[in-house]
Amino acid sequence: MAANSRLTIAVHALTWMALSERRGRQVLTSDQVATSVRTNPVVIRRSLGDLRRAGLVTVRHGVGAGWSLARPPHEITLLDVYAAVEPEPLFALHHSEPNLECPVGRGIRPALGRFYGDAEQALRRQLAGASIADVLDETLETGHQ
Amino acid sequence: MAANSRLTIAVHALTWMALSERRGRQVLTSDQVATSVRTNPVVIRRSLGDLRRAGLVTVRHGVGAGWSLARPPHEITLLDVYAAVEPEPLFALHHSEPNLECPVGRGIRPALGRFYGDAEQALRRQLAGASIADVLDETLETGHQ
DNA sequence: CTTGCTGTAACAGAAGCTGTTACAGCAAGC
DNA sequence: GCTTGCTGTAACAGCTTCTGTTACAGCAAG
Repeated sequence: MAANSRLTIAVHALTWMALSERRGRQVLTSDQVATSVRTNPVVIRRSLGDLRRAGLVTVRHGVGAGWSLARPPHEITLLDVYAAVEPEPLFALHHSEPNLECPVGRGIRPALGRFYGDAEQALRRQLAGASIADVLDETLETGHQ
Repeated sequence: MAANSRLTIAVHALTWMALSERRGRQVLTSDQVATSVRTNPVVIRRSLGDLRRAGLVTVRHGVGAGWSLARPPHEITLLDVYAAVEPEPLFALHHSEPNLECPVGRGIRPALGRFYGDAEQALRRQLAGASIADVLDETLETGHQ
């Protein structure tokens, strides 16, 4: 359990919402999503809260409350989801500042920052190439067997 | 401290070793590396141990012991280092298996595995394009100011 | 045999994630 | 207006990981 599964939870929720929408049910409660993901409703509400703040889903309060997609599934990319639930950079620099009397210690942080930025950018470009609609199609193809 | 700094520690160590080598000192102790990184020598030994298992550095025991690069710096890519110190996949799937009675729960794991694999591949391709020699050059350029 | 470093175990403190309980807030509809 | 059902969020426990640290056995050069 080294890596975290936040992206997985969020994508699962959105994919399930996309399928429900296709079937005519526009609004899902956190309880219904939690049943599919098999976790606690609060975990889902936390995740959908991130997605709401990013403008990917909308929420209705009161009786008949629940969540809906804010955009059609093919307009929600995995990068949108990643950016919404993973605010931290992929690689961390040193916890404590390295020795500035060493030439390497002096220059390595900005240098690494640039290499890390390029690497993360490559990841983001790839994530931007797939949408929730793609995940749903691929999921149904596998699940039908 | 969400992300971990293992890649940073390892690259810093290798970069410092590359500079020392260029200056004629072939062997460095974990204590000397730790002074530049400003951490405990055991942390360095753990990191260099990973790199040794991956064949990127060699170690000498006994009196006059220490570490050396196993290859010239331009032949050690950031992907080599990443692979050596980060065995875990970038994104985790669900902790507990999702609900298999739901079409999404049934197919989403293999589907996500494929999308995650593609994303990680993009990251690795980018990391493979830079070497320790590149990091050293960039570091010295910044540090000279 | 001395010496200096590696290799590794063991442990503490801090932090993050997941899962859970609890409860206030909100709005639709009777 | 009141009931009802859901959201939003705080608080907490258990688990895991990471960093930093101490301690000590093992190894090889001289």
